[in-house]
Amino acid sequence: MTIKETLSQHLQTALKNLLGDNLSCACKINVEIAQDLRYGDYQSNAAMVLARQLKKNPRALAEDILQGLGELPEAETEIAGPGFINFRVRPSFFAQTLFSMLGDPRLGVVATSNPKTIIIDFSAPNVAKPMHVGHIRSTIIGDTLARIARFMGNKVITDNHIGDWGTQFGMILWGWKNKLNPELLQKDPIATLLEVYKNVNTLCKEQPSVLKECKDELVKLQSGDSENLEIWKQCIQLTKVGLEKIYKRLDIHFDYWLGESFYNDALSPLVQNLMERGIARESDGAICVFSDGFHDPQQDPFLVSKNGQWLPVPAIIRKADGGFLYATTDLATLDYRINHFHADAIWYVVGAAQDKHFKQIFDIERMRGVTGDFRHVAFGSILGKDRRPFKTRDGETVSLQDVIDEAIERASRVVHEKNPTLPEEEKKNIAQAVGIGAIKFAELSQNRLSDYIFDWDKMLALTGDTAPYLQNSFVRVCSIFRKTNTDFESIQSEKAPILKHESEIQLARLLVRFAEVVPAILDDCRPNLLAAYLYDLARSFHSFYEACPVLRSEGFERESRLILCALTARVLKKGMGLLGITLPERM
RNA sequence: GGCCUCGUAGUUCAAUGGAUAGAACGGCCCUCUCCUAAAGGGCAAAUACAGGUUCGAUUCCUGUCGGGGCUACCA
Repeated sequence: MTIKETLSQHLQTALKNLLGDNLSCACKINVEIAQDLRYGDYQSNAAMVLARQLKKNPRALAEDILQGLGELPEAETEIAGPGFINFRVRPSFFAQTLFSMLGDPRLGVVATSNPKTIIIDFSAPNVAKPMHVGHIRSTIIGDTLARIARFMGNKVITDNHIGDWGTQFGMILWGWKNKLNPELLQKDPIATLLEVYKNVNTLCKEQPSVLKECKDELVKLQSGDSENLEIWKQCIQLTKVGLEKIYKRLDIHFDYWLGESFYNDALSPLVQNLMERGIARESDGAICVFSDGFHDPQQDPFLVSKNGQWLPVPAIIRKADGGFLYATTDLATLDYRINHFHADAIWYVVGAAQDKHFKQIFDIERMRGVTGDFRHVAFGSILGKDRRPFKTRDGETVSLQDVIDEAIERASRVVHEKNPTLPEEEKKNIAQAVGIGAIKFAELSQNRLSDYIFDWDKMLALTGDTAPYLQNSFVRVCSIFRKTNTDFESIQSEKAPILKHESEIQLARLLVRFAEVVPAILDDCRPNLLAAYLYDLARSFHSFYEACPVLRSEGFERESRLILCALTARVLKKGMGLLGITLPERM
């Protein structure tokens, strides 16, 4: 049980004794982490909430509750402000909690009592196009959520739903046959395919005849022409190899790569089925799903208001020309995930601009009677300095590859400057961990819904609220253990540490909080809670490190401090691992 | 036009309806004979505007202004 739960239980008991059956309103009452140490470690607004409902004076009610609580072994209590009940946890109880963390490989984090099968759909780049900065958010957030959900005891399946089917293949096929340089293709397949695509795209705008030929190539592909299918497969293969290189550098793994094309055969029957069930119908030649007024118009993703009138804006699942769309594939994909993987939950890590699309998809599933924990884990856009969607000066986007290279390059320069004597191989590894860590942490420390301004210096910063700051705190702990000839994993103790110095208590306060922070992340899919927590922890550790010598202290004080160090190292390692960030032992 | 979303120090970002709104960068002061100074300790600096609900509002509601997105055959 976490400290929060312990205190909460005390409070519930006291309230029950005080109010008896009159406690129906108590469901909203809880104990929260106090936002300011002046008010103790935890606080409850129980008295203020109840006072309103019982029409009593909040402070007087708080007095009664305090009476009922009596003297707690875990914390001192007091009433403050308009009627807050504040809990100041006793150092001895922090120490006791640390002691139990020391013997727990999960560091106090209790796995969920209700494990689910969760499919996480993220990254999803297109074939024949390199990943650009825009893919950073989905890729990194999705990976972190997968790691956290797994740690919480769920069965997690990661699926890279790549864009391997679509109208762009008409141009790629034509280009492959007419404009391809095989040598360049060998060297850098994805970049070459992109170049081909762009050339053909421009050509099509100038010469309508080329556009026509591209469309013909697409039709041939869709009708199963063996030559075009072969080229298409090669494109996918080449793209996958290129993508895998980047994922490997980022330490990101997918259980499946079920792209759009995987669902081709399911699309036609799906549309058929939706029509038979009366969920979809024909409109202007296209097959569409309308909500038919099931909803409040304000909330209805199938309606849009024009000049004060609500007009239907359906989800189109088959075009007038017979082609299928994004929505069709997504419905088929959702079916497959439910039927084949028996998913309880499907989380889509996709930009906020597609909010309406997912509302429609989820609503259609509801109309079909399919239920589950379906979430659109949306994130904001990456903007340029002008607050417009991000592009470089010449209108290109920045490739993810370039961002990674630049990050490692910058980190490498700092490693050489700070620690020139390390072996070359180790310097290389450190630069890799620091550079990629910086990118990931910059992404994960922000609220995913906020737009952010792309800035090389900010994304790749190596000081301040960044991955290297956290990595450095780990390096400092490791350095201590190197000198004791032990390691932080094996430290155990016969008894609880003793905490005296304020910075020891502060460090303990944060260490025990790990068990409270991790389970809360998945409520709203907000990894930035973990990033913020880890930064606070690292900060406390640095303060502690400056204020409390470990190796030069003696007796049980030394042992207590070593316990604090060991737990800091373990929490950092586990926590940063959940964010997908590597911690070097020296830097 | 309508709908969604955002607006917080000079800048970039935080803040489950809680108390004196946190950080980082930049600026100005300190601290390495001491476990890695990629560090620590200080100072100055912000909730777009106007109402409302509430014991209490950056957070919820309404309106105004401003940015971004979406608004039937792209994904």
